[in-house]
Amino acid sequence: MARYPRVDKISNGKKTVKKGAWSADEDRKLVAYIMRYGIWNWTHMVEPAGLARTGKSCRLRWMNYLRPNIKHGNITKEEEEIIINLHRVLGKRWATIASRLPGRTDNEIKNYWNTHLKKRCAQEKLEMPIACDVKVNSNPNNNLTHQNPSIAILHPTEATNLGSPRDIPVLHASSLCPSHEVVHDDKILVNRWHSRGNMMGEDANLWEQLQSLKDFSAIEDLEGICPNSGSLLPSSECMYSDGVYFRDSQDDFTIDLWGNWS
DNA sequence: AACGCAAACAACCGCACCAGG
DNA sequence: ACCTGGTGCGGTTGTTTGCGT
Repeated sequence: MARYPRVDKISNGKKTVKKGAWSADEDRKLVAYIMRYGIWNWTHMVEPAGLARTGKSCRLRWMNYLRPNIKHGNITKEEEEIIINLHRVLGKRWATIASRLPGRTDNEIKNYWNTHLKKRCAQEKLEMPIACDVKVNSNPNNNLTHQNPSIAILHPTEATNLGSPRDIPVLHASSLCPSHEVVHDDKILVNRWHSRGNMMGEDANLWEQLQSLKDFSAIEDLEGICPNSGSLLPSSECMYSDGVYFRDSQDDFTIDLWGNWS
């Protein structure tokens, strides 16, 4: 499985840097050093630790394997579901996904996705149409109608007249982002807003979801919103999966499913 | 038993971001 | 304002193992 026997040595001109699989002795040295002195500088701690590795390599080994509380072993069914759900929304943000799974590393999740889940999800996507209940309101005369659970998408012509983000009702604010919400299994998923007006990562995933919906009638409006309204909102990062969390980079506010600010 | 292919996954690489000088 | 070094992240590679033929 792993690259155990390849222990070649490559000279970088100054000193010999070891690459390839880590030996038990190297692991022991790294752990012992960190336990004693802590992590202060990956590049400079290599030599006193007695390792012939790059700082980067040491960091990777520590983060992915030696760090305390790392879970080794099979990904559980529950973890698998979390990965799939978060990937659906977040895309390939492995580090963010890993942060929701205590003891798992981004590398592990990435590998697991690539080897186990990617094909499976692609297959399931082909076989099963998305069955979430999504309604879209793009009527310019009815722009603030939001019935939970549903999607409210503001018409672009309304977007510029709403003033500061604080004045905008939460669910519309996120629609304005310019972004979109998808209600799935009674949860509202909100993607982060596009600063570049194009679809990337999780945005592309949601975009695909939206496109596959039978009753999605306002896709062109959504498209129209994207490039325009970035200036209306603060730099924001939305969190997902168990409700709507809307994070303002300046004030750090949160909004629950019912639109309450806190 | 031998071979070939695919799966698994640790490790490497390149890039982007950020802080400090 | 620019440069440099450190760090983190996502993509990719390299090697072993398992399984089918």
